[in-house]
Formats: sequence, structure tokens, C-alpha cells
Amino acid sequence: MHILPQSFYNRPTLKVAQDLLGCFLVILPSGKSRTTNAAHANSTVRYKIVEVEAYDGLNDLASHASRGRTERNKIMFGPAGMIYVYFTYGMYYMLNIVTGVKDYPAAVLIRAVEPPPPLVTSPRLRSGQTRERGAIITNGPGKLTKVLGIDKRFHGLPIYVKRHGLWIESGERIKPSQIKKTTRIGVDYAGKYRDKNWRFYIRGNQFISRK
DNA sequence: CAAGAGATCATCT
DNA sequence: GATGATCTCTTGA
Repeated sequence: MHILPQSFYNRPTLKVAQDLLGCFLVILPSGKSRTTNAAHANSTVRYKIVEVEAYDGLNDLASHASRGRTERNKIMFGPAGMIYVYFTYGMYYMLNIVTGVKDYPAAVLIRAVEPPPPLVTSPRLRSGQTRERGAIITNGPGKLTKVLGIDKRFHGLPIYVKRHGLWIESGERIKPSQIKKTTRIGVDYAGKYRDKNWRFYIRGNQFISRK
């Protein structure tokens, strides 16, 4: 398991998106856990990426970039490997990674992750929590950022270094036959781009947001 | 089970 | 002033 370098993201978005499946989103939970077990204070939590969407170029009517460069989306036009977090619907943060060469606006939205197995030694530790009242809580872009505590503080930071407490590591290679390619969620307004099969998920995985 | 509404506010026009 | 890369809850068949 090694951290994915910037060069991984500096490739065509559709490829990066699919290659991210099976990789691990790793977070170093930050400071606010004074009350939790001190023995785990410095531990990381590894979530397997199981569902993503690609937003590809200026022409993609579903992409923020389609209406040109703005204060919010300008990071999509920059170099690859930067974290793009935006706030939507008045209550959710969306986690994206900028992809592709500089000046080509593109990004991958992380839509669902699979939590690590519950910690046997400390089953009540929050970082090992995978469900709430029986429901999966990392199967949706707005839900997973809430669980991981990802907000605007991460916007604009590189995901290819560990320094900021959030990075991605390589994982198991997912065979192409195991990758489902289908339409993106919530982009009915996007004209012909509505029908692009730019949402990818691991076939049969129980932690995806939708089939 | 599916469809519809409401929450709630930063960003864009 | 309108909307959205969402989610949860309610309604009704």
C-alpha cells in the first residue's frame, strides 16, 4: 500500500475515476476526540473507495466547469491532485479530486466508501463505526463527508501528501469486468451529458449509494 | 416500494 | 432571486 502520487491524477479523468475504485481514502482524524481512547489518538482510518463519478471538461454540462471559471470552481482548472470541496443544498460538503492536465477542468467526485471492519478490541470507538441505527452512513457523497468530518478546511489542499491528514493509498486492483459503468446522479439538467456513463462502482459491493 | 416535499445557504445570474 | 454533483422523511398505492 503506497500513497498515490500526483502523477496518478494527472491523467484522463475517466481513467483516474475507475482506477480509484478499490483504493483507500485514508484520514487522520483531527483533534476533537479528547474524550476517546488516547491509545488511538494518532491512528488513521482507511475507507475503501467503492463509487465515484467523473466530471470531464468544459463541455460537460453536468460539471461546474461548464459555465466557465468562477471563484468556486477555479481549482478544477489547476494542476491535478488538489482537493475540491464545495458546499451544496445548504448542508452538504462534496469531496472531489482534481484530475487531468493543468488548464483542463476535471475532477472525480467520491460518492461512497466502505468503512474498515469494526475494531474488535474497541468496538465503540467512533472511528470504527460503520452504521447508525442499522443504516450505512458512508454511502453517499454528502453522508461520507459528514462521517469523515470533511469540510472547506480541506479545499485546495493536495491529496498526494500525508501532511494534511487526508490522502489516498493504492489498494486491490479491480478488474474491468467488476466495474459497473452507469449514469451520474442528480444531473438531469445536463442535456446529452445526462446520459454519459461516468459513474463507476464496484459490482456487488454493499456500500454503494445506488445501483 | 415509489414519488414528492422540505431542509437550508453558498454560489451564480 | 433561483438553484443545486443531497438526504431524509412522509404519503399513498
